[in-house]
Amino acid sequence: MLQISLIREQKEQVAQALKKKNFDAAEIIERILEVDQQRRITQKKLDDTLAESKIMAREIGTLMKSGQQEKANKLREETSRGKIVVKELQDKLAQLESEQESLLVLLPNMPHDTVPAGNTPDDNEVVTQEGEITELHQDAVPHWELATKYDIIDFEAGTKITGAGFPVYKGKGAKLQRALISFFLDEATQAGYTEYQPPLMVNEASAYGTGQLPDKDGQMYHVTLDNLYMIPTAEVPVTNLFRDVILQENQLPARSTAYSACFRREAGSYGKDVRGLNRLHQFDKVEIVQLTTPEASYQALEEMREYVTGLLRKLELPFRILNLCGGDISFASAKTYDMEVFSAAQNRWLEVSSISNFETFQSNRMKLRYKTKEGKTILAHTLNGSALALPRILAALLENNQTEQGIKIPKVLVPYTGFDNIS
RNA sequence: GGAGAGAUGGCCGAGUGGUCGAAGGCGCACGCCUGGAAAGUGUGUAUACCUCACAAGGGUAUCGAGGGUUCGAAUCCCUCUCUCUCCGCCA
Repeated sequence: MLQISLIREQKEQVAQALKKKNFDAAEIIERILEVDQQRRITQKKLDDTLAESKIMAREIGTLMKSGQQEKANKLREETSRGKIVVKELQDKLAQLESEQESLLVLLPNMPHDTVPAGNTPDDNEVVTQEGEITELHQDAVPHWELATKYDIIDFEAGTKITGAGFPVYKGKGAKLQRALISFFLDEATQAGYTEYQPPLMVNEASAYGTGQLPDKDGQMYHVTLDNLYMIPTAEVPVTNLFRDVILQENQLPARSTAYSACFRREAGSYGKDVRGLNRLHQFDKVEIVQLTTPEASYQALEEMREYVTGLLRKLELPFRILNLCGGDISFASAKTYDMEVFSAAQNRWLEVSSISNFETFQSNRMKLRYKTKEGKTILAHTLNGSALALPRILAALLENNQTEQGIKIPKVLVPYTGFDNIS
């Protein structure tokens, strides 16, 4: 959610910036400013009225004590009339506040200057590409066939016990999953991230805090009986740890990491996009989150990108990094890098991480602030990224590393798996 | 799930209708004291919104949340949430 002060002071710049996201904000901004104006007038009126009746109430108290019953009663009548006005103003104020808020949440975050213009994924800027595009032997097959061949993932069993998009990992497949999780968490911890193990369900306030609600509630699994939401990413519980928190500047940057299962309903996809591990309703992911100052946040974004780059190198996967264009960047993000690995048998790039700087877009809604050295309380910047999402990493590992003798496990993982080959 | 107790500022803790944003203590910050430190001592120490120059100053709200009674509520009433204790159930 953008700050109202920003819209008040720089409405032209805001509208201009949002154009990059193909968002025509002019009308909404005008409405927001109108409501804001009304809100402030009403607030002032209410405050003045309350101040008045407060003074009178005190007077009544004094009069009663000194036994001037009649005078007190007279004043009392007067204040009772004021109460109706107060009630009206309070209702009006509440209504204006909620109206302002509901308009404010319609505006997406402003993209950073370095976000390329463009509307479609084709306009994303390829920042770097690294690693050899794997040449596969003739009988190479996509990962879903390898999964069956080596009996390491059972898609059908998952369908039987739950439904499509809930695979069952088995034997070395299961072990490899566990190895990846441990590897990612160890790396993150070494890089200074504090490990958390968060709840997999969150309440409404948390889902709202990171922006899944109100717009995207259809994308989450909702346990209606208890009104809890299955998390679509660990970002939700981890970032919400800091909801309504005021940190000290010396606690920044705060780096957090968490492994979690992630749950996504993701209705409306089909074909090659959802084949095998490409898109699932439940998957595993290690997430990294940073909270930092406005001055440091873009440096933090680069640092996180470097960090994830390091992981992909260690896993010996060919990858590329995209600087997402204005049209492809998410609603809440000011700048996003997507990390994609090349999955050789499918001959396509798979997104395995998305690293974003949200600036104050999340923290404003969450009231996540810090106290500067000068003693001023201001909103922190929040960033997060996957490090990494497992299924597509697994898909690429299986496909790229397949040989006639079996699937080769990257060296860094061997200490975790206890085997260097799946055959 | 049943019974009971409770929720006050960063923490502890007073406050049961009147000037209480809230005593006192601890913690923290700054100053004095000191050769330096401890002790001592002084001052300060919430958040949001409005006014305003995002200053100073001022106003309003906030004592778990929401509603109500009252001229006036941290204090009374109702609803909800959460915490603790005991019992039950249980990995």
